Amino acid sequence: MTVRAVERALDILLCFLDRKDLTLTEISKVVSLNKSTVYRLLSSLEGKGFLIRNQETEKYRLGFRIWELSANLNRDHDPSVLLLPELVRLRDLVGETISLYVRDGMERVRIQAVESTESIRRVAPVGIRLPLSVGASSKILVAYGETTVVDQVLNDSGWPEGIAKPFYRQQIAEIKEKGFATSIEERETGTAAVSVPIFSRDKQLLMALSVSGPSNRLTIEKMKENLPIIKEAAQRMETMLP
Amino acid sequence: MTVRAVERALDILLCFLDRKDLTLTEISKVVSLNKSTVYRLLSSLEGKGFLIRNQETEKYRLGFRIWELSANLNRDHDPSVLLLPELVRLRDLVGETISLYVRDGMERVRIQAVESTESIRRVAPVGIRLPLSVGASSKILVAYGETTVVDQVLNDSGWPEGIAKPFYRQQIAEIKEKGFATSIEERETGTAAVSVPIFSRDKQLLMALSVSGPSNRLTIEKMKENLPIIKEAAQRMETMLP
DNA sequence: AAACGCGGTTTCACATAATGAAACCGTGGA
DNA sequence: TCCACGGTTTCATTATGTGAAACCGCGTTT
Repeated sequence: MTVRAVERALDILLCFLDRKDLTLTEISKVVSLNKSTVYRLLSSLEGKGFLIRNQETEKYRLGFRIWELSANLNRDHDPSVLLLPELVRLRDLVGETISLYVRDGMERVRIQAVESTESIRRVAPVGIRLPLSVGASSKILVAYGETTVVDQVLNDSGWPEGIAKPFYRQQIAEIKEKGFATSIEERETGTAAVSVPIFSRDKQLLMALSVSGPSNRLTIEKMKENLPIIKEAAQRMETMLP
Repeated sequence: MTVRAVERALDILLCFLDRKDLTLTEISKVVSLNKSTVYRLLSSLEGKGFLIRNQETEKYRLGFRIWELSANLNRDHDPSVLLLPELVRLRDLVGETISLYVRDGMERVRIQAVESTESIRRVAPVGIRLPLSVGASSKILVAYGETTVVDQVLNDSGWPEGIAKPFYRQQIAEIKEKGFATSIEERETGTAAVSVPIFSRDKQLLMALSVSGPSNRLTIEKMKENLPIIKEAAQRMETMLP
């Protein structure tokens, strides 16, 4: 009813969801296929421009056709457009700034934001890149990302010295269990945040939904009070994505 | 050496480079394959999230996985990032505003801009959508797009009444022959522009490179004087893309 | 210098997956 | 009621896709 070879090739493309460069052998292990099979599938993907191969490093990465295709669907499928009404609805309910973050390597990127109805000092612009080591949404992106992300973050050269790594690991485990993360003045003095994950239909982490505000207003009590509303909004957003 | 079924499936994906919604029968014709073959290939693409099918209209469109993959490569492959240095270099050479446009249906979208070093009145922001019926870059996107685009533009409900269709067809044919398009005060009073195409490695039109400025400064003579520089910059940009 | 290990590439025999023709089904129009 | 069309399923056929094995090049170890 379907075509097995095609599904194998697509599985290869999906290896690149959160990794930029992969060798033939790495791909072979990820998709559990014979390396000669993978070799031929890669040749087909490369020939049509969906992957490119770096001649020197022999690593593959996503090709230009992916961008070209995405340029066509961006307006209709971009979560920062699709989810905006729900972000506004949530902002009106909780009164603070609402943001969406995705992970890109060892950074998180703010892809959408709706600002608080209350007075605020300053909001970082959409498109900003922040380290993955601090902040509530960073913790969500680490906790629910691939299991290797924790180690990568801890080994990253940008790891802040004031945070004990074993403590961090424990935090991440607890966050995964609780389903949300908080931060109080971790990234910026006087600022607090609470964040929850947003998943795809096949339970892969897509992004982090974050509510942030001044720490004198967004207290732990206020976060707990609003947590059900935030989690419900995240679930609604999951249904709004294709 | 490669896998035929995979290449067929990728050909199906490439049907969506400039069309949003397609039926099984349309796809079958475009890729010249048996409809039962196409049916199974579509099932595989849909199953992995690369295409979605509208239950009511029975049309297929690109799925969420394309966006997810592109989110990974956007920073490294997005032309509006990659080509920025060359846009700045060209701006410094010709002194006027430089823009990149892509076609999206019956509109063109400005995906990048570097503003003039001279005084200017106002520049439309990146992301703006303009009709495909007027402007130099519109003509480039029509002339070098798929052959059906001319008819689509002419049949579009937004066609301006003051432009004779046979004259427009002749203009488009001439532009394709000359390799550039000009416009003087077509979209906005007092503004002129010259535009050239940027192609992919396999000679598909990717986008239009445009130089624009006030019509008293950017005269026909000035355009012709700068045309070799603009064409050379477009060729350099083609080599800067993956 | 020789042997070894590893990643990438090619070969080849084999089994089955992919294919396309034909039939079927549902729907809308004449 | 009949017909045309698009989508879906069936089935016989064979060409394709596969994986084991071998080969190649390169760097490392002995």
